[in-house]
Amino acid sequence: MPDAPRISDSEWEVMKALWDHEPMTAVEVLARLPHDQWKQKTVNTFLVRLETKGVITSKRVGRANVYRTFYTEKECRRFEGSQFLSKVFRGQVAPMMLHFIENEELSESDIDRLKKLLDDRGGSNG
Amino acid sequence: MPDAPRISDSEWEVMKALWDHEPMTAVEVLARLPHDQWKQKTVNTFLVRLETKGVITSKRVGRANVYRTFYTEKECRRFEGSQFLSKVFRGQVAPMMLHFIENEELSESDIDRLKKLLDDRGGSNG
DNA sequence: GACAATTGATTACAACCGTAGTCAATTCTG
DNA sequence: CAGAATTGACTACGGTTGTAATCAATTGTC
Repeated sequence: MPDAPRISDSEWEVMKALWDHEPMTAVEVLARLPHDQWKQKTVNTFLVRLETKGVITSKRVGRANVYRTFYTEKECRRFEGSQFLSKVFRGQVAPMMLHFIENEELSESDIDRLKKLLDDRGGSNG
Repeated sequence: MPDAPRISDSEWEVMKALWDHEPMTAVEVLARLPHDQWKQKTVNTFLVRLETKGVITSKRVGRANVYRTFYTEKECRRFEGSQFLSKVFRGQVAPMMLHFIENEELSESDIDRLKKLLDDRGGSNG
């Protein structure tokens, strides 16, 4: 997996819409975004920029461009995640995990799932 | 804790230096940053911007400005963390935790510590 | 006291970001 | 076919970010 380029906040919204339902035209992408917060032209601009960045590709079909992602959501999460980790938590995974455990809502079943995962990952306090 | 304003990548580096050793002058801040990557004037610019944003404060002492953070690292992490969570993982904590467990290095003792934390947090698979 | 060194204040400037508007070509519609 | 609707291409524009340089005031140094 090559490194994905930097994707801005708003670009991420567009990407998530695309990942959920590829491929799509610009009009279809808009339809899958919160309608009151996005204008068609704005969506268009972001699609163009994302293609310029090489994060998505397009193909002309009839009169419309049909867009498709080039990187998977997983790849982008990997990139963005490690950036976040080093920027905000100085690269220290455990303190970061601790932070989220303390600050975010985790259901009982979330907790159980995570514990199972950690078991598979090793450690002695199973 | 009021919401901290947006802090950019480079601004975060300056903030981390400051949190580690408050208060400091601009010259002292530079001394605590990777020397080959930062110029004095650049550090100065960021300090001014951070103060404008209200993230740090300054006080003239002699001929130099002495800077001090206004928000704690914890507060800023909270803010940045929830932004990241909603942007990259659509607000879903468990998948995000899973991602980091799968993608980042966790030592045996990290894993043990996290499991203990999850135990305190509830769940049945202790 | 004149000149050099220090250090903040102001200014610069290109790339990226959010948010569209305008222009122009294509395609329905009647 | 003429006008309307669709839709991409190009253009716009102020704010943020990264990266400093210049200007100017203050303070040591000889």
